[in-house]
Amino acid sequence: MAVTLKDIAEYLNVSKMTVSRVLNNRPSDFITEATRQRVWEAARKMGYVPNRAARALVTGQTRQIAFLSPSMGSRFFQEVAYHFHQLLLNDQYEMVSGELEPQQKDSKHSRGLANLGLDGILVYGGQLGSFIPYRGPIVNMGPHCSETFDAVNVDLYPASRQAVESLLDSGAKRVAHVLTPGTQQEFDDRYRAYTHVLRERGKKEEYILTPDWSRSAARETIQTHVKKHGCPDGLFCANDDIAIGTYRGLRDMQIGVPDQVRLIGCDGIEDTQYLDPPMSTIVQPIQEMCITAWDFLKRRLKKGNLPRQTKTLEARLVIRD
Amino acid sequence: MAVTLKDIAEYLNVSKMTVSRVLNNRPSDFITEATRQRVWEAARKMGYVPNRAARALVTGQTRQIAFLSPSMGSRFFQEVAYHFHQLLLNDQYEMVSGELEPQQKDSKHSRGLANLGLDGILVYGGQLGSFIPYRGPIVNMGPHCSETFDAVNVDLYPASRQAVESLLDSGAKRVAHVLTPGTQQEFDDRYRAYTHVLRERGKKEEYILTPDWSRSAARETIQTHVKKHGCPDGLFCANDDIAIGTYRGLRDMQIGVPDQVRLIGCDGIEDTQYLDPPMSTIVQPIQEMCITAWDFLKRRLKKGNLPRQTKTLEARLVIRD
DNA sequence: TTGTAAGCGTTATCAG
DNA sequence: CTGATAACGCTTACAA
Repeated sequence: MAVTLKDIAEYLNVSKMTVSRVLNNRPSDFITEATRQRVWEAARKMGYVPNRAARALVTGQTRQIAFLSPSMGSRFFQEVAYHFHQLLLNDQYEMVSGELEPQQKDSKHSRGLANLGLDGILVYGGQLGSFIPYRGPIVNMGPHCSETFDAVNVDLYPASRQAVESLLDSGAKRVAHVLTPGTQQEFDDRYRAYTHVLRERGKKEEYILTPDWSRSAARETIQTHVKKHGCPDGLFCANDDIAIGTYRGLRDMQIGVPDQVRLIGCDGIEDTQYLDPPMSTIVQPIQEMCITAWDFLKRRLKKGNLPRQTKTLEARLVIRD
Repeated sequence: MAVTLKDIAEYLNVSKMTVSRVLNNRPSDFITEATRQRVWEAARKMGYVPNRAARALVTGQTRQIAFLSPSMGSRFFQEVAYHFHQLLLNDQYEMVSGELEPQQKDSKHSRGLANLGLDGILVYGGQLGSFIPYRGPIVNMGPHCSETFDAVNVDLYPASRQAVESLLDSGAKRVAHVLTPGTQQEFDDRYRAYTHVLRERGKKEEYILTPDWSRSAARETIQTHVKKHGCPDGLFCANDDIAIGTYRGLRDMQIGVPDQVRLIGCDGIEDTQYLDPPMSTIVQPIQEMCITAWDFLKRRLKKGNLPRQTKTLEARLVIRD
């Protein structure tokens, strides 16, 4: 069916190797200009496309990198994925996307990974790396990264403290934390910062739990909560999707944001800038994180026995209202 | 380095084939329960992972599907990608994402495609299929699909007409169309509908052109336009990202939406529901489109010489303010 | 029920 | 500068 090196070779009465050499165009291979021309011409005319599987089999490289995150439905991870996509394409790599939750060790999603022919993995989500059945290079990103892999940490603690303090300082009497309960709550920078600040100031903690990370869930949850317990005047949300859902839920009830309730999100997704008024949030250095992570991975791809590479980036609070 | 079938075979004193048979677990292969156990056990213990390249080389299948769109930075395409991602994973396929613009025939992005070892391609963007240097099955989606490939068309014309008519009917005297100029403007349902309705009603057309599809560009463009030419009281935007950027630009100038300017977008991305007030838009049947497209592709994967499959879906106007 | 042999399309290696 | 040959790890087809 498809045209192979052999086809071209036979057509031109040369060996497969000659064709391979011309097409791969390496500086170390010397070919007569005449045959070079003939081969290129024939390849073009016959519509030759290299077979990646065959190449991968012999070289051991696929030029594919996976980007894994807890959920590709989250706007934040989509933005991260987009940045990686650009970076990878620039270096002639392809991106394969996947989801991976700690609970789903044996789910379809992570099971697929075992089969993956990948040159490396970029994974967002602290400690998530440990669940990947993969022996190649892995770079972990996010808060509280794995301690075995290369890692680009993002420290959300200082900005989270500032966020909560800012709510209190601007006069809020009742500041709640809206979050989706997870397994590693006690390690979560945002959760810890919220708890610490409230205790330090002798305030009562108030947690509003959404069933999942979706906007719609947050929208419903806040309304139920307000009906039952009245409305806090400051809300620190665990991420921007939750913040946006909460915002909408409050507006559904004719509650003014930010005049009656001040709201702060986390992650810094583009959407926060386009709300009216723009939403305050903790902006993660997405671009820097992606560039660094890809850099780490590329280095390790070149030289496997490098010492562990790590870097910690700071997120910053951006107040917009 | 990695464990192969041969390693397991030698360890157990059986042939590679026996191991392969056990691991592939096909109903047509009969294996003694004893050896089956031994093989599974050894494979698990030795950490066997099948080499996809080798398998792909012999079977001719990679179990990878590409999703291509004009821009992975657009929220709409990210939503489409997300839906496909779920569908593909469910069927044990992986998704590779790529961008493809008609102008960039020879860019890095599309060049990469020529090398792709893919079982099939899902591509959003009318006529975009024609630019893909790929011989395998392709399903095209969106308005004005290719006429050679399987296609899931989305008809935006009726809803676009309704949108423009709704703006005029609600009293707008000056309705403009905000868009990014492209090559196929005259085939664009939204553009055509806008033009037709305005001419029919004897109104003057007004086009506001953004330099690209980003929100930030729309935000700046609308402000410049309003300063120069005053403000229309109705805006039909070519997509939701542009609508959202425009919304923000108007709010920057203290212009009320929807009281001073009514705004209608297109695509139906999630964000439109979370603005205040929620934004009117033309909702595309994303999920149905994805399911249908993947269905078409799966069918063709099974049987290559099927007659051309097509379906046309309707978008619907959703007025929210 | 299990084994043997061949080959998928490339690239690496060494010889000419 | 070019060619022959042997892998790479797996599956298909056929034999035992």
